[in-house]
Amino acid sequence: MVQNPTLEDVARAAGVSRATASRAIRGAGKVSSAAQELVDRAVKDLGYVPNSAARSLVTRETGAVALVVAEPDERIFSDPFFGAAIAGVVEALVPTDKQLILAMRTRNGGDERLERYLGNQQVDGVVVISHHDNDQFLAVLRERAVPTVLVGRPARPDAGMLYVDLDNRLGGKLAAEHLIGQGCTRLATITGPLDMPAAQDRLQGWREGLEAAGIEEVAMSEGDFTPRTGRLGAQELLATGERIDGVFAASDMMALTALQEFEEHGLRVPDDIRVVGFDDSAMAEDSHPPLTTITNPARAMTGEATRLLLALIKGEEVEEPIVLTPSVLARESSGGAS
Amino acid sequence: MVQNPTLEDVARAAGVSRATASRAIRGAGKVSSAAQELVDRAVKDLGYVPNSAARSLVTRETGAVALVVAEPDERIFSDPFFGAAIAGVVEALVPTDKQLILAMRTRNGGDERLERYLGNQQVDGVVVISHHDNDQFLAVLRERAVPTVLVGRPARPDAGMLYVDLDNRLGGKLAAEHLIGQGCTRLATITGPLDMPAAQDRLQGWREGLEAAGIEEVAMSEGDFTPRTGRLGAQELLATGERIDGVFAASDMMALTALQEFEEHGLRVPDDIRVVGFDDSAMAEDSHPPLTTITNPARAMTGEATRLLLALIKGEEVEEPIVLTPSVLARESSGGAS
DNA sequence: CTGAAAGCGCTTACAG
DNA sequence: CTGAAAGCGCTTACAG
Repeated sequence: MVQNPTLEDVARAAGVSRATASRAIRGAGKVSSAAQELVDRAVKDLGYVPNSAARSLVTRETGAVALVVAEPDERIFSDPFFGAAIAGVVEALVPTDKQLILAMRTRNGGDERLERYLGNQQVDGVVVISHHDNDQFLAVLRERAVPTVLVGRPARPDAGMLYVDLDNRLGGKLAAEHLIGQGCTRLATITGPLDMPAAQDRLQGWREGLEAAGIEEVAMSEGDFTPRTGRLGAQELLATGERIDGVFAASDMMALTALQEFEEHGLRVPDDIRVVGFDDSAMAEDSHPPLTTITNPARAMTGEATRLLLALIKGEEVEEPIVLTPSVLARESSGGAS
Repeated sequence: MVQNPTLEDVARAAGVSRATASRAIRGAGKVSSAAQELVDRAVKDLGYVPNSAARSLVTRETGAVALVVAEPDERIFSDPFFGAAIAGVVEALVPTDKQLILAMRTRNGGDERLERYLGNQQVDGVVVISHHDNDQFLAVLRERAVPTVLVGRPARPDAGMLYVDLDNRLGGKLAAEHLIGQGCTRLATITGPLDMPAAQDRLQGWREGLEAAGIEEVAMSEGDFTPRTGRLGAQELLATGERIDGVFAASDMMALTALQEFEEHGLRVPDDIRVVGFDDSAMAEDSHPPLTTITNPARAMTGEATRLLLALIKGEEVEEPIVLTPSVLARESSGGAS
């Protein structure tokens, strides 16, 4: 095995032409079962694997799909949401024979290189985890007609791109309704970064929920989904001096540190103050008290996005965005568990 | 821009041959500055990007490096260590023009496909995050002479592969020494999964630390690095009925839930029981009380591993494994902070 | 169902 | 320093 065997070798070993060998290998029909068998055996004997560069050169397909993390900050990698997102893509790609290329935006305007790369048929399609406003970036993909699916709605709807999203607005609303249902009347929230659609939508839904119940928001603090801003947010809420008996934090990471901060200040959760998070993360389940949270199926979303992309690549017409529905996981932190 | 421009187009626009255009584009010297300028302008005007499949076909280089997560369980994606690991690879690849291919082992014996893929020059090299015993897998890479660097020492040393690791044994020892230095004498540990070298090494170092101080281990519980087993481990330790005044958990995720469990049982941290984690995760810093932890520079490690791999690919001889040194980050959970 | 032949877009000796 | 030419390993009309 000094040299990797080529199609030529397989054809010779099987006693057929390269064309027939190629057809047999690709399962492209029109091959007698005798020839098929011969080729199969030769492939096996030789341990043949097609050279994907050569194939790619003629088919114009790369056999690769990119997951673009449209976020220059590498801290995103410590976000459990992100890990689940990757898992979803990986999983959806398993039956496909396509490889996953992970690309990130870089801080120093290195976007050009990424744009060139993606725009130049180096991948068959791309899934973008779109966190912020980055229309220039998406514009390139659209202009070059690169099959693209977004996870999370784009910041500007006119982008006209296919996306998969969670109904974050409903999620926020559910959080409000749940807390109100638990008897809370003095409500506050710690939001995500408000330049992100997901954070905006959760806040909007939350406020709609309050409004529907005729309740006024006592206070709000803007965070960035990280543990640190959960703690800071809690401090900010406490510093208002207002009485607060229910808090919705737009991520579990924030909810968890906020919860600790409240307890540190002598408030009992859920007796004095009820807390609801967002994401259904592993930490939420194992915290003390266990954290009530809104489901955010990152994995299912990116899985769906990837399947959509695959359909797009095949040329199937898919027009409708997919919007998944969140639900409340009631646990002790909101007094919601049995 | 109906069609992507080819080298042919560039050559024609610049009024030179394809060979010269190719040399100019690759910066392969031996090009007059006049020709260079002409080609540069043509490339720019046409928005030319080389077709990597064509290039790859002749150079035998793919321009891609694979990060293999040798772990069939997708829960690994929720481990912050893993996110940092990805960030390290991404970062090291930025100046390289190489793409990152993320590959995972799958549960249902799909390893063959991955092995075939990696063994067949579809990537220039691979970084393996090696968590468990999986020698068959590594064997294929070695047999096929695929440039490979492991993150974490291999389970069997005879694998003879290059690796980057943390001195986990020292890490465990530091944890022991730190707790003993804080006056603890009744010590217990919650370990990682003991089929993993990292967990084995931490435990070994921990016990060496105890031994050196003439202290006997009061109890031990085997976990798997996840929050759930931290809580369970704490319960197990408490259930022994032994008095315990210091606990080393081999991951922050476990330490954090263990800490909560202790407090839930009326023990004050650090007054009654001191806790040390491992990983230097974001949650550790923001927990209450802040968690003392052992540094585990996942990002630096995978960055180093990637740079090693790059050198290997270039044919530079690199023989020595790299072993990074951990340190103690003393915080309040062990009474170690000011 | 099968094979001979062209061609995908590049790089690289080889002459000059 | 430059160009003509061969060739990387495949797929795909086109005939038969």
